[in-house]
Amino acid sequence: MAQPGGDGTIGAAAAASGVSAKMIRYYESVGLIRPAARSDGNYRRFTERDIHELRFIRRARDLGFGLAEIDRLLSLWRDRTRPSRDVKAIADAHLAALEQRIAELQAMAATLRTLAHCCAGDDRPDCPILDDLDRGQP
Amino acid sequence: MAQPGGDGTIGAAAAASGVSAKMIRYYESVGLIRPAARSDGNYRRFTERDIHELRFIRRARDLGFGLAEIDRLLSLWRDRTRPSRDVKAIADAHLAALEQRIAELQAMAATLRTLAHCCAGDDRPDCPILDDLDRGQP
DNA sequence: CCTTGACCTTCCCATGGTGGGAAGGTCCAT
DNA sequence: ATGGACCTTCCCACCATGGGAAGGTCAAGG
Repeated sequence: MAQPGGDGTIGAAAAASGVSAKMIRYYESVGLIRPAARSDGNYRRFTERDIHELRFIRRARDLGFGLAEIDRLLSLWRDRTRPSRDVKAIADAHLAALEQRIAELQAMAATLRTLAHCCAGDDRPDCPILDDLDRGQP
Repeated sequence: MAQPGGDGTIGAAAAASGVSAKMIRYYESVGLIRPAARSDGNYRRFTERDIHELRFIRRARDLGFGLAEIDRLLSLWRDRTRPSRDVKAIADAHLAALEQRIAELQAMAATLRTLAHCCAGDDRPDCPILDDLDRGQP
């Protein structure tokens, strides 16, 4: 079978790129990707190039980039005269955001771990978790 | 001033609890809190008890609990015959979710760190970050 | 007493990505 | 020609939050 790209339908592009058909249409609707070509029956037709781009988007999503960031990354990707500085700036900013989010979640987890550790978890009602939520950490 | 609770309006409750007026109305609309009493002029009136509950919610949100979880925590909080086991189960499940999310974000951050580290970040177009998104990690 | 301004009310809209599903059209194999 | 797998568009929902419009209430000060 013509593996890569399949028959060029959205379903084949979805399978080949790892981006759901639903999301491909959404990306098109918000202008992240160019409107796909259409067949006689008004079906979207995806080329290898399109699928390559979708894979790019998929990987960027997997790294946690938002669609706005991906839009800029795609522009830079297509621009052979880009300064890598610009790419790095986007990556660094995203990395900083990730690290901040991680720190926040870790703070929550640490608190929760402490409280849960002190909770007997038995039939009795006394519970440091509820106590903390009730009174704030005293 | 009558510090705690202020004049009982939603603004005072918001200031006293750290939950925005907007969110208080929202919590009421989705049934997380009981509909507040109303004054002659149809203003919501918040008691100390209400504000206490809002603070509980605020702290639970700060620990990353979702509204559905908070709903269950509130029920347990109000139930003096609760088994602390039930509270702990909710906390443990949430902790596991937090830890999983942290691991995911850390994986993203690690990949991104490696790529960004290898990127010159200068005028030249060559960029391992785009290369990775283009080809997958080769 | 009446104005002013701060606050309240409800209602709608947007965010960000994702999925679900309905109603209808296309395409291919039997 | 029929059935089923796929496509199309369109609307709805999620979760928690904020913005803002249009209109009502209340208290202080002139």
